[in-house]
Amino acid sequence: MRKQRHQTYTCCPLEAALDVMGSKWKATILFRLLDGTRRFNELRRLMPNVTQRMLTIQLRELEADGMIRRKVFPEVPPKVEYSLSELGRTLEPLLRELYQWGQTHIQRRLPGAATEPPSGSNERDARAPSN
Amino acid sequence: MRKQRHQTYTCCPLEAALDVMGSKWKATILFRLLDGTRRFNELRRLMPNVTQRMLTIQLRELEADGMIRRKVFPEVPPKVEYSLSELGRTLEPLLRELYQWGQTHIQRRLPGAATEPPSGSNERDARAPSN
DNA sequence: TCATATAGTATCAAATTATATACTGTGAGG
DNA sequence: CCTCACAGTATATAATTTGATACTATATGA
Repeated sequence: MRKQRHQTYTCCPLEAALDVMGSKWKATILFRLLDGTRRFNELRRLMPNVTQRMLTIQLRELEADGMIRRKVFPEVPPKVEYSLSELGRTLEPLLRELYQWGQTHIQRRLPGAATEPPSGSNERDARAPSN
Repeated sequence: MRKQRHQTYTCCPLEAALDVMGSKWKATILFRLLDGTRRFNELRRLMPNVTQRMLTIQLRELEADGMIRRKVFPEVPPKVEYSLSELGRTLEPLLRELYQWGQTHIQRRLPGAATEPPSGSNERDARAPSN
């Protein structure tokens, strides 16, 4: 089942990291799980743009990589809870910084997205931190 | 030419960030440029696994996103220098943390992998590569 | 009986990303 | 003349990722 995602990053840990959370939905999933345990359809409702199939796949990969835990309750109707693993937790600061960077530096609010610019609404050269 | 990469991340800045540096080669390119200006073929030699075409494409996208600067010298043979832009610079801490995270948490050193571990190389147990 | 909710699979199609290979034009070196 | 290096293009193909749609089983509720 596993594609050989983990073959490519012979060169650098950077890719190892991105390999684990850099795909289209994984970062978002992990981000959502920062808030706590979620059931499958809860996640689905939180991320309306991801298809069921994609969500399943991404969750399985995250699980296989030890980033999240999947707990199945032998009930009917089925109940499955997803939560961050210890390892997944270690990504928290990184995820938040990534989020922050996106907010600070790529302030392009699309029609529906209402994220008010912090202060000096200068789209391009918002160089606040660490420079 | 531009695909609509920037359409998807209506939902969150996280994806905006990853959109700009989360692809297979971009992070590595940016990482390489942290050291300073590089010429095209220099980058190519630094990243033997990326094809010329891919390198070109990724560099152009990074340029279009304002992450790097491309300086063409009207000489022959041609000379083109790539360097981080101001915006690209702002990713530096993030890139280093990402790198660090990969090192700390995904310590699977494959046979050929030698990317000068900076200093405190944390010799944890590497989970056996299960592929 | 029928629909609903759960957490998925199964298929197929489309889009995206990556690779291989050959080619460009110029100047230098042999 | 032939070849190399430079910084790419062009073309075709392969691999991977994503999406759309339909389907599964079971309990509950109307």
